[in-house]
This record gives sequence, C-alpha cells and structure tokens, in this order.
Amino acid sequence: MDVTVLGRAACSRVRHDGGTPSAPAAQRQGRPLYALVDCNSFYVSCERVFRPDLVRRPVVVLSNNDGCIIARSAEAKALGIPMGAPWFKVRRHAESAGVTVFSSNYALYGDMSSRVMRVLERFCPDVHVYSIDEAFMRLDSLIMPPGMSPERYAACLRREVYRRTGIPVSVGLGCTKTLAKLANRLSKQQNAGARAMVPAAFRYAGVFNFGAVTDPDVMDALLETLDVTDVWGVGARHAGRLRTWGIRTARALRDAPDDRVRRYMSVTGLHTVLELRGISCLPLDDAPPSRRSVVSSRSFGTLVTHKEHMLEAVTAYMTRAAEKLRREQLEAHCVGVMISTPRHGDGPRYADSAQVQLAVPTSHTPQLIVRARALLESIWRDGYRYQKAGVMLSGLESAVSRQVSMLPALQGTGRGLERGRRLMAAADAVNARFGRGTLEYAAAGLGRPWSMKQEHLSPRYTSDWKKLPLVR
DNA sequence: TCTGGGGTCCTAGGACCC
DNA sequence: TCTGGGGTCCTAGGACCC
Repeated sequence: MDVTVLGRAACSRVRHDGGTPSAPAAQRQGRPLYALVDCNSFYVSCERVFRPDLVRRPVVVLSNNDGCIIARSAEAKALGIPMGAPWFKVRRHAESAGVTVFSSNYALYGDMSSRVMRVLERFCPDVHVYSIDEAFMRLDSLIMPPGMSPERYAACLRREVYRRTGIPVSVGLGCTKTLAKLANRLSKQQNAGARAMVPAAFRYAGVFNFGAVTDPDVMDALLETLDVTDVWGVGARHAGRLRTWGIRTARALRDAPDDRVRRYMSVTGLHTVLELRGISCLPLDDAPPSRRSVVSSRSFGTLVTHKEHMLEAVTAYMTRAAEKLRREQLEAHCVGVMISTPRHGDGPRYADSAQVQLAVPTSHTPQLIVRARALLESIWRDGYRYQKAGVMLSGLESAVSRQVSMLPALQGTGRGLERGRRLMAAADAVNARFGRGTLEYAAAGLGRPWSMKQEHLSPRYTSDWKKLPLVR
C-alpha cells in the first residue's frame, strides 16, 4: 500500500475555515506526509541509559553553569518542578523530594543524538535533523509494505530506536510540519484522552497521526484540547496578543482571520495558520543553507575581575569557535567579542562588544585568538565584576571554494598558509582521537578560576572508553 | 551567592543610488 | 513655482525555536 494514498485521503478532510479558500484539488494531489520524531525528555533519557536505577524516578538536568533546569523526567514534572526554573530557587524542594540532578553533559547527548538519527535514516531517506533531539521525516515518498499504515510504520521505528539506543521517542504525523509537531504533542502519555478520540485501529503507543482523523468534528475537538502556545511558532508574546483577541486554542488560531494574523504576526505567523489548515508552507529543508555565524559564549563559574582571566576565557572560547568553523569547512571574515556583567543583582552594569573585519578570511586559531584578544583590550574596563564573555565569527564562507584575493601580500604566502592548515588539521585530529582539550593553547590558562560550574556531571560514557561502566 | 547557549527569520527605518 | 519612484543594503530590534 502506498502511504501517499492514506495521507491524502485523511488530510483532505481538514477543514478550511477563516475565509481562506481551500487548496485546489490539483494541489491536494500528492500531499506530503510529515513525521516528527522527538526524544522523550532527551537529556534525562541519555543519563538513564547508563543509570537504569533512575528509571521511574525523578531526574532533572541543568543548563551550563548549573544555572537552570532544561530537562525533567515525567516524575520530576509531576513533582511540580518547572521547566527553566533557576536551580538555586528549586534546589531545596527538589532535593528533599529525592530528585537526582545532573549537570549537562553535551559530549554524551551529542553522541546519543547521532545514534538515534542514524536509526531514523535506516527507515527513511528524507530525514531533516531539526535539533539535538528532534527530526522531521517525509514519509509520503516511501513505498510501504502491504498492510503497513503510517501509524504502524512509526510504531516500528519507535521500537527500533529504543532497541538500538535505549532512548524512548514519540512520533507525530501530519500533512504539514506544524501539524506533525502538534501530533507529536498528542502522542505523549499525558494526552491519552485526546488519543482516545482516534479509532482503535489507528492507535499505537507513542504515535499520533492527524491523517487518521477523518471526521472534521473530531479534528476540531482535538485542536480544541491544545493550547495556542502548543503550536510551533507561537511564543509567549504572540500568545498574549492572541488572548486579547479571544484566541486560546490551536483550533481558534486555525480559524483566525488571515489579515489580522498577517499584520501582527508577519508572514511567519500566517504560514503557521495555513499549516494548521493543512496547507503545507514549510518545506522539509533537507539541505539547509550553511550557517551564517558561529558563537561561543559562556557564563563564568565565578565572576571575573582580572583582565588576565578574561583574556584566558576569550582565548578558550575562540579555540572552540574555530574548531567548529573548521569542522564545517568554513572561514570567517569577521571576528567579534562581547563581555557583560550580570543581568540580575544590583552591582554596576556594563556590557560591550566589538568587531573587526579581516582582510582575508581564516579558520586559523592562533590568528583568530590574536584578533579576539586585541578586541577584548579595546572594550575591557577595570572595576567591574564580569559574568559572561563570548566570541562570534561571522561573514562565513566555504574554505574549499574561497575566492582568491587579488593582493598576493594579503593572501599570505602559499606555503605559510598550507602549513597553518596542516597544523590545525593535526591539532584537530589529536583532539578527536584523544579527547577534547588534549592539545590546548597556554594562553587559555591553566587554573581557569572562571570555568563553569558543573557539580553534577556524569561520565562521558560513550566517548571515553575509561568511563564505560563495567558489566559484571 | 546562585537565572544557559546558540541559532533563525522578519520588519522597519535610514542611507544611498539612479 | 515645483521636491518622484523604485531599488538595494545595512542595522537594530523583536520574535521564535530547542
């Protein structure tokens, strides 16, 4: 059975209210079918893979510097621990309730993420990795085996991801990306009531397909259960304005007047509304344009008052940013540095940034470090307690197809340039083989009193053999 | 004491050009 | 006396995402 047939038949029942003409029949032919695969409480799930004793127990993961909560297990949510809450405010409550806490371990999460994505790619060639824990897929081009519905296919995929990685995922399906995102929300456990509206034959755990909803009244009822902020692209600001128009649910937003949406939420908002009506506006985006900037910035573990320490931090951040640049075979035309004191609290505030254009783009770490340190000298002011610094590389272009300068003097001698590239490649190879930070720049400091707080860091189970727990 | 980090897109307005 | 129209580029600010 071809999935396109199923997807089209189901999706064409989506109502088109609100004055917009429905898509012409010709356009409806070959409607897309999107899946959104989302890892459940991803960071928590990653920690649990190596700590099975934490399954069914409350767990949270903190942001960099152990600042605020960025992931919670279902049990932690049930305890009323809010997302994004500053850790110092909820710490007592959480600890007394027996919550296990982790500092974020991006080496682990990044590695687990790529394992999950590799499994998805075995199921479908059209995968677009949207974030560390989410991916869109286009299923309409697949030729399904006989008797295989999209729901069932998604359920198989879900089982396979869990079997191969230990990460539980949820899958939402719909004829637009926005509907697939919403379907994903309905696929989660806490929406069992809404899922029950779908005929049992289309029901699979952890999967929800809007395409299986053929009754417009049921569709209305389902969208009515979803808050307008559940819709992808509607944040707190827009939700506030929408509330003043009496729009509180996904259903009401779908039926909102186009001109008003266009005026106050720009074309982006209009796309969202059209997508809710089943008119696809956002492509899969499988080959996204290359990035425009690289930023590396961090808050300090303790406030910085010495310029020496700030210079070390800027050096360390630039080292990371340049590595990222080279990994993507890019070079930068422009270097920027920013520093700031805390946003909260009542100490004297200061923030500034500076940028410089380079005559010749580069990804050579020592050159970039020299520029960044000079920029810092220009914006540094004594007497402040700094909380954060960052570096930015922009004006990016491909290192492989770079335009050659007309001025040989600026281009650098061919041999020197080549030597620099080889040196960077060798340093990157060593760090890839033996772990980040094996080769470092002395200017980044040794003591690093400014480095971020990570009091609850788990081992790098998947990227360091020595950290793998022994199987007894 | 203690509130993350890294991106994208859109719009309005100004400068400038022909 | 009379003061166009259309285009590009840049920047700042706002909004969103995970």
